[in-house]
Amino acid sequence: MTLILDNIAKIVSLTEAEKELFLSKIETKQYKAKTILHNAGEICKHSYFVNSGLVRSFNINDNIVEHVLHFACEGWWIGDMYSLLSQKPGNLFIEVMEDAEVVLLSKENQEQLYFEIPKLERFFRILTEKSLVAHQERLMDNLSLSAEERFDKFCKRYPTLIQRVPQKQIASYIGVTPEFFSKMKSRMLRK
Amino acid sequence: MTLILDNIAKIVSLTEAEKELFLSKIETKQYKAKTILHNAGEICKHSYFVNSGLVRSFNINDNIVEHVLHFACEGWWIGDMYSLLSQKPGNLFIEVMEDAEVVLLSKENQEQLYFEIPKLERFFRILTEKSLVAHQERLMDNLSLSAEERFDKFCKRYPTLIQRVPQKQIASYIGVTPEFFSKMKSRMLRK
DNA sequence: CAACTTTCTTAACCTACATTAAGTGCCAAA
DNA sequence: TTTGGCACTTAATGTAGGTTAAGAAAGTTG
Repeated sequence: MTLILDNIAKIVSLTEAEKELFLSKIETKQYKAKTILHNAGEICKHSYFVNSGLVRSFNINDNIVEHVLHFACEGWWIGDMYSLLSQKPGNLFIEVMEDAEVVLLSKENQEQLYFEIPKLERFFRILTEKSLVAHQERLMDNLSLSAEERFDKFCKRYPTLIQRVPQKQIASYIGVTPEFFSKMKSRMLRK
Repeated sequence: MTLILDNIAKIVSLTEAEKELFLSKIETKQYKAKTILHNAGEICKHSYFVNSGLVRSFNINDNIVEHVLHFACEGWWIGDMYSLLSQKPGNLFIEVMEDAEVVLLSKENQEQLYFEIPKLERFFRILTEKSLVAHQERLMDNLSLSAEERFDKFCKRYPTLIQRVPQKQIASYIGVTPEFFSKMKSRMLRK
């Protein structure tokens, strides 16, 4: 349970009292693999922090094709930012991939915490900034790199995920079909 | 000069004293078209807010191809978030496309303001959240939509830019070559 | 205004990746 | 033990979009 406090401590330092208050606002739950934490079309009420296990967010376009936006394993946050912030129905699904322990922080509690502990507003500002930078880089990579180069980057950035995530999901994350990914992988191995 | 205060007022409300303090921390400059505000390889010192004119950020990959990350016209913020936050050399260029009046906010002043006016930390948190949501959507669009659909979305989202931005830059923004864009456009007109 | 540069277009040809389809191997439920 | 589902592979064929090259428009500068 200290994982989330450690995560915060990397960016801002809370007093014991503040830690207590923060802990009183969150909720920890266990989920089996394949549980859907949030459905497209619904309004997202929580931010999720992964204590253990593996979670992903993805959308499904008209052609019934899934596209993975994000993987989150131990120590990562995940959610449907659009829906959470706008309180409108989003188009992301959030699904547990491996049995997981997840911390839930409701939108109301999160906003209360901004008032009660301004340092947490700083924490989430910085978290969001880092996420934005990562998304900008991924966007530029999608515009300028080949599938092979995007896969290389993925391997370097998320070495632990490669063993854990089914390769069709990695294919989806980097933006190719599972068939092409398979072919590409064997082509890369041959070198 | 009230444009930037209006921009802030849409999200948080400042007292007159706070407005004064904020204004004392920024600097307004005029730039001619084609001026480079920030070079790839350098450390970014400022956030930029566009009062008038038009500014873009882009990178250049190994093959000497430009990719536009962002356009900013009146009332928009622009910068190299990666370089600004990490204080390391980035790989974005920021260039004035039409003669512009730009507000500069240095990183130091921005961070001072977070302490002096916590509401501004809230303002930038929310600004960053909105930007993140927009980037997530653009990323998913790049993964799942055709060039034609991406162009449609661009037209709906930035109707005023279409007249102002050379079409090769729009092509770059949506991720196709100028030649293909030209072909696609005439194909779309024929319908 | 001419001379130059940059943007846009057109067209022939090329390739990275998608689609469709069939087949393999694995493992979990019945 | 079978059966069915799911992840992965292979291969033939299709296509969105890239590349190259050349000329036409349009904008910029002296």
